[in-house]
Amino acid sequence: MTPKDPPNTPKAPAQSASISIATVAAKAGVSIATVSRVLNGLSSKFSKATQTKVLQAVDELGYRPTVAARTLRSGQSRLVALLASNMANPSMASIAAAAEVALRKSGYVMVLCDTHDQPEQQDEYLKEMGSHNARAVVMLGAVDSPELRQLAKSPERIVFVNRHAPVPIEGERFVGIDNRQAVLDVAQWMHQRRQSPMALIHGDVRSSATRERVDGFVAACKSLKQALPRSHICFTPGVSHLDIGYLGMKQLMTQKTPPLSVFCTSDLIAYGAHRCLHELHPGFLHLITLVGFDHSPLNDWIAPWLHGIRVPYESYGEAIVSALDSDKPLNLLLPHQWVNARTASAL
Amino acid sequence: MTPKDPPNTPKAPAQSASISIATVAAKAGVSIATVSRVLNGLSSKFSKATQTKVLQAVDELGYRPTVAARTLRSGQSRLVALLASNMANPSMASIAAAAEVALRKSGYVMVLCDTHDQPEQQDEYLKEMGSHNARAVVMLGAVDSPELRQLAKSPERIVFVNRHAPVPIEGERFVGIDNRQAVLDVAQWMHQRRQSPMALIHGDVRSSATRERVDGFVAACKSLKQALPRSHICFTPGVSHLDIGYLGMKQLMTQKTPPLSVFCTSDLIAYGAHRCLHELHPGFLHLITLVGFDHSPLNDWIAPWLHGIRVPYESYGEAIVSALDSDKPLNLLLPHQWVNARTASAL
DNA sequence: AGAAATTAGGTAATCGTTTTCCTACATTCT
DNA sequence: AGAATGTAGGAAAACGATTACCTAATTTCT
Repeated sequence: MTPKDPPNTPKAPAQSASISIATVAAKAGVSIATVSRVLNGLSSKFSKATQTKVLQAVDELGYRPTVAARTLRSGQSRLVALLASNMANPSMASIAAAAEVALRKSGYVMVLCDTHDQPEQQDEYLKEMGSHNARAVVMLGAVDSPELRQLAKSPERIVFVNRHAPVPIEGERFVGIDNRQAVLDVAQWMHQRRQSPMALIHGDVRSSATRERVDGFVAACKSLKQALPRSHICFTPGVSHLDIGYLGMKQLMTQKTPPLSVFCTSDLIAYGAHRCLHELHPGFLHLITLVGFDHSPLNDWIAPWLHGIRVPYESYGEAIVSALDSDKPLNLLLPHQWVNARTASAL
Repeated sequence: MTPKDPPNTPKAPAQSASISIATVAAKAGVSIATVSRVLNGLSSKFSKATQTKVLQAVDELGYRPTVAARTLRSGQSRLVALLASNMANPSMASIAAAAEVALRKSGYVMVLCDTHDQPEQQDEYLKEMGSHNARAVVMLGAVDSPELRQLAKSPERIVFVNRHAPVPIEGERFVGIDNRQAVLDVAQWMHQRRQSPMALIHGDVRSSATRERVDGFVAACKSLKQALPRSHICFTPGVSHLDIGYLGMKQLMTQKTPPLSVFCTSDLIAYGAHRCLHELHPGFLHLITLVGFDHSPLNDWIAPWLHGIRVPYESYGEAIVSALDSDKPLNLLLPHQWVNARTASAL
């Protein structure tokens, strides 16, 4: 059969020459169709004996189906794209890492795309994923764009994470947390500690998550009869979260009554705020309570002075996969948690 | 031609029904082959006029080639897999982010894979990428494994980043920094500041990068006639870098002569060391100089007390792409930089 | 026992490209 | 002028799977 087979190739799955389903079929003594059926579990289409033969041939040859052929024929690939609006944000990286593990476990392959929050880039990626027949896209901070609206007609192929769809989509699959409840927890905690006056530094409210946090926090303060004057609500457009925090805090410290506790809608903002105090008002460092939002595991190590809401990023992976596999609309809110700072003072 | 075309579809690239190269060919009044040739720039195979016709048809129809078909036929895809040993490490996340941007710019699509430093997972991913006809894999912390050895026969399809191939590969493409020189810089800086005794906390030396840093630092100390006793070199196997730092520093503080400056082979280790001092020996916080390695942009904000070597992660992306496109072996060493802590004391 | 239904598996069409042959015409060389 | 070369483009064969359709042989139903 194989005249020039090198002698010392006892059982190594060589794969040298392209080994296709036809090779397997020949080796197992069945037709190509049968091999395909066995591999795809189309039972009641083959006998137990055939199955064994085929599986053994597959095993011995180390055969793996060519993805391109399968995709071409079936019109469906196992690719899932994660479109993140900003990979420099550690919380996005956490989600990406968690998603990768969970997706892989379910047999998907994750493509990572950084849209930099720009509609054009997002569209470019959405088109690219279309021509890849991607199973779905996971939008980690979606912005409005033509392709997204187009794709929204198949809501089962999109999962929105943290930030809701920029334009209402019926049948939306969503994974996130209960921002309203979380900021209520924050406000209540601050209220109990009687650390007035309070302040708020927030990010761009074009993100639904930020909007929920801001609105929720303002509403919570009102219902607690806790003063939160307009001058104590800061946002600087057009810069990174770190800068937003820094500039926000700087601005707050110019007020006649500087706040004693500051809620930042993200950890990065809190880092920035802390840095500002550190550089410009070191005396206030242990007087002002900073509350963040995210609480990445790293916080315990490098920002132990930070209180805040812990978002369970590690469980986002599984959640995303269930949203993906769900055949009906889904609004998956994962449990958040209040976390106290590990050190008493803002050292 | 199109009898039931909805009236209000003036120029929208509908894409509704599957629009293939045949559609374009028909619209342009040429054969399928010609369209393909125009799209792939096989010039001297078509006239300028034909090109215009085809391109216009492509544009009007919003046509994009089906990736699966192209891959199947040509046996080459534009997929590039980034196999990272640990995505929880912020420096890996930085590289991944930079790689994604650069790869995309060159028309590649990046698949992200977290191997968790385990050979089995790495092999699983390598096999998977094989069946995807991936253009290449970028190994961000490779471990030895059968599939890797197999793939090493095509060195042009692997790029090793930071950590060299676990087994020598002729024709290796490598992207990293000059660890030897970097740690020499560190040792000299420490030496000049006369902050003896010195100490070293390092990670697992199975990583070539860590090995180079450890060996280089020890050698540099020796050549500077700077004492670095065995008891001042710490490593705790089997835990995260953060824990390595914490435990290492804890151990160092039990010595009769605790060090005054400590070199940590990664920022995470330095974070851990700092945390240990913070919790157990706060009085020493401003006495002991900590030197890290990586210097992520976040350091300026949340670890301004940390000196160290700045690795130019943002330029890794371009470097990886050139390594990928290089037709000969490559050892690309990017310029590192010494960075002083932004705050005088280890506050 | 004969009809109907189920099981097992083969044949061949199909997915949308790329690419190898061809052919036909126009140019340049001898 | 005839041969050689180059240019432009069409027809059709791959690439490697999935799956609709078909045929036999078995089992189950009436």
